[in-house]
Order: sequence, then C-alpha cells, then structure tokens
Amino acid sequence: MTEPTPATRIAELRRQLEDANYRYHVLDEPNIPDAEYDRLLRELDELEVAHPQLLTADSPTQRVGNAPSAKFAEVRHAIPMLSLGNAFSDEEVHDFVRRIADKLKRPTLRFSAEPKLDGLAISLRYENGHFVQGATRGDGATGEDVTVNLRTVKAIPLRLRSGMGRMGKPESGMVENAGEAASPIPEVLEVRGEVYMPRADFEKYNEQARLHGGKVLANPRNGAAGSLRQLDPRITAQRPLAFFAYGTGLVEGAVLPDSHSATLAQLRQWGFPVSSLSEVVEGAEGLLDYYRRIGERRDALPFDIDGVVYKLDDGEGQREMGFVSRAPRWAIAHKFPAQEQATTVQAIEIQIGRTGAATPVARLAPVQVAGVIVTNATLHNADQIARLDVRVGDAVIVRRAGDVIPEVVSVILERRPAGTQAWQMPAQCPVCGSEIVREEGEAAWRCSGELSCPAQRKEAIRHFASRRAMDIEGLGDKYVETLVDAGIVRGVADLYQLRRDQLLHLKLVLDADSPEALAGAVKPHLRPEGSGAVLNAIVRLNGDSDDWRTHALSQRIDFEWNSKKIATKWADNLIAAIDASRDATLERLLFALGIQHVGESTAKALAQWFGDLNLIRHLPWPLFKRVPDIGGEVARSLGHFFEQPGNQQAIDDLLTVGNVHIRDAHPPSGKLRKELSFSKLLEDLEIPKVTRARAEQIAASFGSIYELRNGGPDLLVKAEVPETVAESFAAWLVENDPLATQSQDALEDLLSRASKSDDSPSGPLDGKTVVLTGSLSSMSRDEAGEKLEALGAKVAGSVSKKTSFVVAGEEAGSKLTKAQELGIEIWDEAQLLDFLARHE
DNA sequence: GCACCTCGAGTTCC
DNA sequence: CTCGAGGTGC
Repeated sequence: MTEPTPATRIAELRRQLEDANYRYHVLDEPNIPDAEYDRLLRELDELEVAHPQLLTADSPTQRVGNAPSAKFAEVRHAIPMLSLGNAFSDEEVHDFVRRIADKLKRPTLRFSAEPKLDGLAISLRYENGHFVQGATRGDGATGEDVTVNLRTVKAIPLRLRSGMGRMGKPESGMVENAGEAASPIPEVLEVRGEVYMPRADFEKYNEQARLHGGKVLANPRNGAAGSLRQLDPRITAQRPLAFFAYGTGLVEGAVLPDSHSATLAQLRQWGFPVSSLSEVVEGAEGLLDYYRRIGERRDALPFDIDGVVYKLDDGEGQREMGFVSRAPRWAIAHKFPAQEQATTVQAIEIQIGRTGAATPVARLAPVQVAGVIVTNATLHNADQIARLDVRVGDAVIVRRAGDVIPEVVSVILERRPAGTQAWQMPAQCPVCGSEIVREEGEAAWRCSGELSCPAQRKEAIRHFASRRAMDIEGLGDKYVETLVDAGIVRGVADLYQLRRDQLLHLKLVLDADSPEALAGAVKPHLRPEGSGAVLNAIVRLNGDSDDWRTHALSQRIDFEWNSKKIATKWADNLIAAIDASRDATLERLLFALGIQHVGESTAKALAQWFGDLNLIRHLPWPLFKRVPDIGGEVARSLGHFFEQPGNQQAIDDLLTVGNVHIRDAHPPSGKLRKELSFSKLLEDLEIPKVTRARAEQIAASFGSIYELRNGGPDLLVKAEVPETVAESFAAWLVENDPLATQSQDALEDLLSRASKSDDSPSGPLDGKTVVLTGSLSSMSRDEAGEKLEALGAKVAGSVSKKTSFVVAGEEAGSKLTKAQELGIEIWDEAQLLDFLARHE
C-alpha cells in the first residue's frame, strides 16, 4: 500500500471526523472513543498547517473559532422565523384541533409532535451543501449573525451529507423515514432549530467553573443563549452546546417532501440531529397522549423542555390554515405547568405597601424552581394563608406561576413538624406599631399608620419617583430608605430641596460596610467639623453616637471630603434628574401623589377633564363622579386625600418651595360642562333632603349655586322650597365651610371657564380601543401607546370583545392568544409603523 | 342584581 | 402576571 497524498489523507480524515460527529450527535451511537477523535483531529490540523492551500472553511478543525469580532452583524431572515401560539390546558388543545378540523373539513388530522426544547432558536443557511451563515431568531424578521459561534457547535454539520453514504442502521425511532434514495442537495437550504445545553454538560461545566473560580451559568437555557452571544468564538467553543433541527426556511433548487415528518427525516439524512422523540399522532387524543407520555419522561430527559409542539403534518393543510400575525394557525406549543419544588417555610413576614396593605410573604429555604433560586414567595393575604394553612416550619410546594412569580401551592401536611401554630396576622404594624385593621368586606389588612408609618412613607416616595410617575432616575430603593431613615426626606416635597453635599455624605454611609474598610481610610487627626444635620442624621441612623461606625464615618467623611475622593457622579445625576422632574404633566403629578384608587388611567382622565390642579384639589368630591369611570369609591378617595391638610400642604410645598411646574394646565373639558348642569350639580353635592326633584326645582329658580350661598336659606324659602330643606341646605353650607370657601372658587372657575373650551380634536383612531402586547423593536410599548393616543385611540391594558385591534410584537403572550380566540384584528409591528407613517 | 370590562396594586428575580 | 374590586350596562 502506497503512502496517501496529503490531499487524500485530509479528505479521509475529514470524512472520518464528520462521520464520528454524525454518529455521536445525530445517531447517538459513538463509533470511536473521544481520545481517538482528538488524535484524528490533531493529525488533520497538522496536515492543514503544513498544506495551507488545502484548508477549507468547513473543515472540522475550523470549529475551534477565530479571534473575537467587534459586534454581530444583522441578518435578515429570507423567511421570517415564526412564533407559536400557546396552549396550557387540554381544552385549548381540543380547541386548536377543532379550529383546524372545521376549516379543513376533515374528520381526522395527522400531527407531527415533538418536544419543545428550552434553548435558543436559530436559523442555519447552507449554499450548495456548505454551511455559510447562522443567525439567532432575533425579532423573527432580523437576527444576529453568529456564524463563527455556530461553527463551534459540533452537532451542526458544516457540510450536508449527500444521502449516499452509510446511514447507519434504520432508525428504531419514531421519525418516518424518507427512504434511502439519494436526495439532491438544494442550492439554498435554511434549517431552523434549537441550540441547547444538555443538562449533564451544564452541570459539568458549572462544576469546573466553580472549581476554577469562573462564571457559573444560571441555567442551561441562559447558558446556551449566553454562549452564542459571545464575541469571542473561542469561548463558545468551550461551551457544551448541542442542536436539534425542527424545520426549514427558504429552500431553493430542490423540493422538500410535503409533510413535516418527512421533512424531519430528510434533515436527518442530510446530517442534522433531529429529536428521536418526534412522532406522528392522530387527533386531539393522540396529541394529549403524546403530551402525557413526554411529561412523564420530562425529568429523565437529558435536556430541559418546557412543553411540546404540535404541527399539522401535511403541507397542503398548513398552507390552507395560514397565519395569524406571525404565528401559524397550524401549529401550537402545549406548555407544561410551571415546575414545582418542595422547600420549607423559615418565616412568614409581612410587608407594608404604599397603601398600607399588609402582605404576608414566606421566607423560604432557597430552592431552585424552573431555573432560578427562589427564596421569597407571596402569600397574597391572610385568607390565602388560612386556606392553605401555611405555618412557619412547614414543608411546602412552591411553583413559579406563569413561569415568573413564585407562589406557595400547598402544604405537605405529612411533613409538618410537631408544635407548629396556625399563623395569625399580627395586631400591630411591624414597622411603626400602629394597629393593623381590616376594612369591612375587604380581603386586605392595612396598617393604620398612614404617612406616619415609615414603610408607607418610603413606598409613597418610591412611587412618586418611579418611572411612570415623576420619573426621577437614580433614586433607588436603598437611597429612599436611607434618606427617610435619616430624617432628611419626610415627604415628597423634601426631594426638591436635597443638596449635593447631603447626598455625598449619604453615599458614604451606604458604601461603608465593614470596620476595616472604614478604618483604612480614616486619618486620626481629621476631626469632623460642620457636617451639621447630616452627621446628626448618621448618628441617628446608627442609633448610638459611641458606635465605632459613627466615629469612623465622621472622620472618613471629612477626610474624603477634603481630599475630594468622593464619587460625585451619582449625586450630580440625581440632582439633575430631580431638577428635570420639576417640569411635569398634570397627569403624572396626579398619579405620583399616590391617591388610593387613582392609577395612571384615572389620573389621565382627571387631567383631561379638569385640566387644572387647583380645580381638582379644591373640588367638592362628589363632582368627581361626573367623570366617566369614576364612581363613588374613587371620588370618595379623592375627597379623603384632598381633605387632609397635610396633603394640601405637601402640594403647596411641591408647587412653591419645590418649584414644580405643571406643563399642561388647561381649561376644563367642554364635555364636563355639559355634564354639570346646575341641577345635576346640586344632586351630586349630596346635601341632605335635596332630592333629585328638589334639585331640579331649585335649579329652575336660580342661576347658580352662589346665588344661593350668598343669599342664604331665605332665598330658598321664597322660591317655595320647604323650610326643612332650606335649613338642611344652610346647615350643609356651614358644615362644609372651611372647604366651601375654596370650593366656591374652584366651582366658579370650572363653570365659567369650561363652557369656553372646545373639545378633543378628532383623529383617525377616534373611538378605537387598542391593546399593545409583546415587545416592539423600533420603539417601546409606551412610545407606541403615546403615538396611538395622539391619533385618538384609547390604549387599554387587556383584550376583550370591545377591543378594536391588537398590536402584537415579539413574544406576545396570553393577550395575543385571547385576541386570536375572539377573532380580533391583529397588527404586527410593520402594520403599525406603516399606519403611523401614513397618519403623521 | 348580575355579568363583564377595566383598572389598581402587589410581587420575584436578574 | 394575577387577583381583587370598582364601574357600568343590561
């Protein structure tokens, strides 16, 4: 036998290595040991180095990767990568099948069912059989070019197998075989699939990472996604990534079989790993049976899955069903219920919210649920605890509801330790000691301390500064906490008087966390001087002026202050953000005040109808009911808020001392004026004995309420109003006097100005109700909402049959599903942009 | 008085 | 995202 030429040896080595890869990743039947594989790879590498002219991009040696690229290029998918509708119950699967059966008028339906891997969807492009480009799914239309990283994934073939070579023994698996005939290699082939990290490899990787102090991956899914987004492919090459193909995109120069199962078989022939769990089943019963069988095997599978996917198998049926938005009507993802775990309750604490609501929270022994460590879980309210009978020390089942928020599902009673006691809502607020009370008929218990409770005050300030309210960036929870504890900020108006030096001192307090850290920076001869109120605050904060911290801090402050070593950027930014928030819209300010039952939507309505804070803050509260969607409860709450002198003072402080300016004050809406006829107004004021009929009678005789106010009861009697009613009226005026003086101005203002203003300008979306869901790539949902509102639309938060249309972005969830069920028009981002462009 | 929309409020983790 | 409850129309 003669020595082979380098070219033939290289070809032979590549064939062997590719074959080994194929057997390992696709057939799951390794034919050579890892060491042998490495030896062949090394030999090939040496030959290629010696004969660089023979090196090709698709050689197995090229998987290791090259130097980092600066950034990923964008790749436009020739055919968009779809998203899938979701089903969570048997019922929804039946609906899905029924919809198809009805439309196609077929009694039996064949589906291809496969597990839904928890990884990262990608698209691979092959030209004349060579892997040329790979991209992430991105927004479905455009993804990122991660070709160099995908090259390092050994389960992804760099060249298609022609279909002529040895295919191994026929699969005992469930994929329908397309036959052994040679299939022509398409000129262009896009393969869609999922890159994932096998569980065992993920564990092994993390074990090594921990050993070497490297970065530990959070879960296999994040591991896969993070690995593909590495700028340096050499890092990706070290990550244990795998791949399964589940479909195709653009195909040119060849015709694929016209069923999903046969397409999968074809992909397998070309050398792609295809899940051997794929199966063709019939009807809803077949799907549910498949779902159940996979569910039973879920924990034993070598990879994470979050459900199964059903696709109508035949291409003709798929084409007839078509698409809704970007989701096919012929496929659906059937999700498994949120993963559950057992753990123990270490404590049940209560949190006090902005409104004083006392919410019990379970502190749990840390446990991993669906990929994240959970330590807290809400128990919603006392009723929920009573229903579950959760006790401290109990073993409980925790679930991440909707895969996000952890909740306690049930108690494992068999494991309840002896001597536990039923949990009870404490009688006093753990923060301020005020009584915790329950309103008649309400589920929530509340701390009665109102703004004297530090917890509520902090929450109120946090809310005030939050993004959707006054949007003071940089004022995080921790700073609010410390500012309030130190007594520097008592109410929201104090924010507007914060000084830079106060903030700098504060930051030192927060950053100092160990005696050593402080001591190192302290120069003994530097004594605190002139730090005044802030130092006092620190002393108070530490509770003890002899405390080491207080001494060390005061020294360090001066030292750092004098040597100008304090990081000032945060303080400067915060001051600037506070300054910027001085220019506010009425709507945001109203929302920021944190009035109970007044959220964004109600704040907006109030701003639009009344237009002026002075009017709103002095209005007799029953009049608020004239605004659509405001009823007795909300009106009363507004009244209660504005009746508190403290609140009025806070508003004054904001406007005068704080110099907050309302940008969009305007006269009241004309529509409001129509609502407020004199008789309706009288009725609204809820004056005892002034009934509807009486109100009409009075209104007929007088021009305005002020005529009455100033004329007194005699006037009423002259107008043939019974004396008892007149007396009641007079008594009401006296009773409401402190408020009435201001209310008179407010009312007068309202009545005199409202009639002059005209009403909302009309737009192309007048009267339409729009719901936004999912994420848009060209703008945020908020921005899109503003633009739609500018055109006259009402942007709602949930879908109902009143919804005019739904704008569905990426990863749209239940709202899209609901819109589909209700048959509501669905726009994708392109349609929205097009519409906005045409109506600017 | 009931059913159905909406909105408000609270919540976890990275 | 979910739950509870307010508002409104029937």
